Amino acid sequence: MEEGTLKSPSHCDSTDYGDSDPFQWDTREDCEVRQILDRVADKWSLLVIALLERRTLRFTELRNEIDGISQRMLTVTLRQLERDGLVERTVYPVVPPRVEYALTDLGCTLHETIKALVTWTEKHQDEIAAARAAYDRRMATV
Amino acid sequence: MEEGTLKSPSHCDSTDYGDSDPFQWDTREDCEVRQILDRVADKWSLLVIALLERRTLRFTELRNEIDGISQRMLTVTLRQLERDGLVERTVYPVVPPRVEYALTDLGCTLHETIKALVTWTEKHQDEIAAARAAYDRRMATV
DNA sequence: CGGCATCCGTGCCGATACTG
DNA sequence: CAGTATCGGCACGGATGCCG
Repeated sequence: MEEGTLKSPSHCDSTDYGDSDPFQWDTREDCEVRQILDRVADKWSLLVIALLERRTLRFTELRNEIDGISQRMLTVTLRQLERDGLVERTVYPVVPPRVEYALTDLGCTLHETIKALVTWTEKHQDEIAAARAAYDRRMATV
Repeated sequence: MEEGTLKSPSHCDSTDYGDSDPFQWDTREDCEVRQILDRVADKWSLLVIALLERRTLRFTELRNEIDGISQRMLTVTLRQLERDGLVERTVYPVVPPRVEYALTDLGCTLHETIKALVTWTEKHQDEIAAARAAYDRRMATV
């Protein structure tokens, strides 16, 4: 799953990056990458994509799975993801209505990346908790 | 406060998510992973971490690099990242003041993941743009 | 230069009611 | 069941002013 990610051997403090820097990117607000990142990095989007990877889900199933999301936000999030071509919406013309959501192929590729993010979070949550505790202690002693 | 967060009785704290279900995680709001994800997925945090990977930067350098960020939000973002142990803040007692920000080791590991996210976005931005155009066209015809 | 405090507008988001 | 429509609170974030 983890495609041999480009390791950072020592370039954390390296200042010698050329124009070929794989991470030299446009930071302007109107940059399309930033627009998409804002969408992708959305908290609800992350959760929806994560859940849909496991299997196709109906609207209420998603709402029940995601604690704290309102019907409105789930609808909005799903519409955005559908518009971006990450999620496919299928309506079955039955009574009562049945609507299923599934990841598209594009959504599946994104899920690989998101999974890495979640995995990182799970792996390092203890370090972050410790860092927060240490920080709060430092601030308190002042 | 800093006491170990209430662990979920079920599967949340299980680090063995790799085999049977690679993406079965706790979606409850009080789940620590979700809290951290919200922070990590923040749009400004992403940009700051991305820029700091290249080299250490001063406050104003960051502000100039990140188009559209206000001084307030840069300060808030940097404080959060510092508190989470992802960014290190160094103050040089000179006049005028000089403050430098750098990624910690933990921050470097996160950057690997973020880079994957940005790379994905760059790689698929055309597909997303096409999907959006198609979606908008469908909606317009109705 | 690199903050922090304060004020205040905007828009996000939840709650509610209604439809097919 | 799966939405849309509408309203309103409040938190997020911008602008400004002051300080070490």
